Amino acid sequence: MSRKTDASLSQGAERRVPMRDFSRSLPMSLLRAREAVMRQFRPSLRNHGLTEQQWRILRALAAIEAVEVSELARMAFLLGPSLSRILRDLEARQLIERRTDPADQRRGVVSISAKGLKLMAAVAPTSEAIYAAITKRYGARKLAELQEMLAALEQSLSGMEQGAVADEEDA
Amino acid sequence: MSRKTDASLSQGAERRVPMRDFSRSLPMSLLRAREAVMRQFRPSLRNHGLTEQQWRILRALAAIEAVEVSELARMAFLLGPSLSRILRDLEARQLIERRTDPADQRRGVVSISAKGLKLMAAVAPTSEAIYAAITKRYGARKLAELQEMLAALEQSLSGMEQGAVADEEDA
DNA sequence: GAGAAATGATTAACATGTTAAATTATGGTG
DNA sequence: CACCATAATTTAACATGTTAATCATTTCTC
Repeated sequence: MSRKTDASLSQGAERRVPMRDFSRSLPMSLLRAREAVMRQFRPSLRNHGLTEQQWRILRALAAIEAVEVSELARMAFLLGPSLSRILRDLEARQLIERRTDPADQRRGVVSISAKGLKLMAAVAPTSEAIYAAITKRYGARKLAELQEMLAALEQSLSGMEQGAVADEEDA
Repeated sequence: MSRKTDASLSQGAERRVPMRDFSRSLPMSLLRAREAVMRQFRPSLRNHGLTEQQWRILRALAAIEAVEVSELARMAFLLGPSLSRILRDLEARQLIERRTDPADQRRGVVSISAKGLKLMAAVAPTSEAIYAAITKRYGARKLAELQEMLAALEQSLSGMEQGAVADEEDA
């Protein structure tokens, strides 16, 4: 690699670009909080051979008989391409089942399998226990309040069309 | 693909696994809120050829003369492997400069280049304007309160050792 | 001071995020 | 009915997330 061992960096360059304190930006706060939460769940999911996203899909499917792929994407908050790949994998592992809507052959319809339900039943207790521990630590009321504020944030931004602020391209 | 066209799914399987309403889980709330926020910034960053993570690194670097790679990872909240790849790319684009700490040849030291500062100066105004718009929409006070609650959540979870809840492996 | 243990960084391997393009199936229109 | 626009899904291509393994250097220890 091109790594100089001397100290010839651009020392003289004026270094200040006026911006908010980086570590306190909203995206960073949200990212750190989410990571702190997920760190609690990942080990258990991993023990059962599941990723966070795969688990989201199983949970979404457990609540219903069957759903179209697009609707599942919306429920699990995954983009189409990610979902496509994950469904391929989950189907190969026989955790879900898939058919085609006879009325519209473009649509795929997905449901959880008996094996998938069995896996869920194995994971759910630990997962619920972790969630309960988090709730206890943070406070149930405070947690509910946080969720409301997050939902409100989503709402606030839902109508913010992009491009409201001008911006040139780079070419 | 193995997609049955008939309707022979596992209809009889008992479908209920007792769990909280999925869409209201804390990780999902945090994910959605963060995505709603990032959706505002991504187009502008993209116009300048930057990803969210690359922008985080430049912002972290703009505040200081130079930092070690590990410290930069902590500041930008990136894992080592991600940071390694991104630094390789940013260095190739001459947006950053890199040397090796003479006192400890294991440590890499990174700083932003003049070109990197120039790019930041081009992106910052739009970025700040978007942030201001978000703040106005959601409310400055409410935003500050949200950040406090997120920080508190991090704090609450910081001492939660994993494995506090038993969990068997799958083999 | 030679060799083991530890540390900083990178690489490897696989899963997902993100945007664009391609595929296949519907539906409308002349 | 041929044609074209649209829609649902997948594939492609590249960037990052995540864990494990590797590599180089340093530090500890005898």
